[in-house]
Amino acid sequence: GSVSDMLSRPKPWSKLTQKGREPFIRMQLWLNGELGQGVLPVQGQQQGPVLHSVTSLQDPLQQGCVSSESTPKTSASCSPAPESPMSSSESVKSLTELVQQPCPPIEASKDGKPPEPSDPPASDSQPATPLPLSGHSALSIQELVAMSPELDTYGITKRVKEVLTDNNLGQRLFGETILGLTQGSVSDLLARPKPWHKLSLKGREPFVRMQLWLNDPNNVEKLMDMKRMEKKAYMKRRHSSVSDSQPCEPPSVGTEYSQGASPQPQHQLKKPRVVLAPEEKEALKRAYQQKPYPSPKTIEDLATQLNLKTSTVINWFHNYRSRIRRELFIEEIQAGSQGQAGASDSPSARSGRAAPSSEGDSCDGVEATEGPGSADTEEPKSQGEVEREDAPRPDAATSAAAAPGEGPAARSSAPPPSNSSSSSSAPRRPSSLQSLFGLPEAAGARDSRDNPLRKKKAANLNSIIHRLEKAASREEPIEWEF
DNA sequence: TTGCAGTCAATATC
DNA sequence: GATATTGACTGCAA
Repeated sequence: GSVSDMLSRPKPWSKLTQKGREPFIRMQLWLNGELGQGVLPVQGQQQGPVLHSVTSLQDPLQQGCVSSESTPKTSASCSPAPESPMSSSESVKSLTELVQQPCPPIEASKDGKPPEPSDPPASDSQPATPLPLSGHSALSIQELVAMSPELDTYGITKRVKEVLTDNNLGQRLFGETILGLTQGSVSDLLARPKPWHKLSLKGREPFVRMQLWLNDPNNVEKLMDMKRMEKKAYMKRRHSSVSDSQPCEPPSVGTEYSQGASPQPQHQLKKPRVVLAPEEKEALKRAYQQKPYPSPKTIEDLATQLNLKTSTVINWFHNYRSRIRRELFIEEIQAGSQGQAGASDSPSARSGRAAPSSEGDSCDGVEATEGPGSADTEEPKSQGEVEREDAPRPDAATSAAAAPGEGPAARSSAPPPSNSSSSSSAPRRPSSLQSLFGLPEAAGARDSRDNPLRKKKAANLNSIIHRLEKAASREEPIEWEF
């Protein structure tokens, strides 16, 4: 009965408890041929039976931490063939613990650390030692991710940042060697981690890697080594290029990949990066506040008015929505960590896609009432932009109810944007910009009024109600999970 | 088709 | 030089 139920109505991963996930992990392992059959397909190597495949996954982690784990592990791996549910689950469990615990490592390992992306990060001279691919390939990390328990992404990034800064290690190096990501991505990730339950499998990967790295007793040394080697390689190259009288040779720091080929011809192919002018951004923001999900027509209009490509406008809206959403996440986390727990799973966020429903009403209402002066209006402004636009936000819950809807939305096609209004608001731009991307200042302002969590919850409720109403009016049967 | 997640990589800022 | 920002792109899902 349970099986039938599970097969016909599987819950999304994010809704499952640890225990609830276990059957799916089993299924996945089974699908991979790792359960029930003897041999692990990908990892190949020695390890025969399934159980071993699972336990072998632990190795990279294990080395980083836990001595106590060694017992279960060995015991598990001792029982060769029997891939009884018992043992299998046991290993899954211990794996889980391993990823979870930032335990103080015991002994250095040689290989299995930071599972390395398959690309050769550092330059030519790969150190014979550190990071790279332990025997565990990408699949392994994916399995790890799949089996990983909920990780505290915020905490992880916090610790990573600490370690990096304490040891004067750069994001670029860390990203390229440990995460397989570029500097920009790392920066973004560290500054705005999403809560675990919001992440896709792929999105969780860097966090698992970070956790593994944190667990690695030699993490810092290894990175330092890398740094040294990079420097060496760089110096070497520089010298040789100088003596070669090759004037150009860009100082492509250690990482050879940075400029794969000829820099010259590429220049021509590259299309210049679009940089939106402040007024344009301002106009787009205004448009967004009126309609977070503009119709193609609106987009067209906007593009024409601003003299931008429609694709640029589309991209801008996508990026803006998604970035605002992320701001929201951290706020939730921060609010949650300040006191209440469980905030991270708020429905608003949970409902995923920044509910189109939240659009018009929430932000517009506020924007509409926004007046330049009074303390009342001023505050909602800076905060409002951040919080409200995307998902129904706290204040929106109150103000939006009254003002929302038609007003602004109706006017959407004629975004006050372009010139007139944008210029008038120009002086205020800095603050709104800052608040938009969650700069501390904005947070401060918010704090003064505080109880964000409460507000958010109110907003969530408001959003749910609103969406229900919408759904009702549409007569579309919609399933809601609260 | 549309929206989103995740990323890259150019550019801005510190 | 390191880090932050942000426009664009890819791949996936509904």
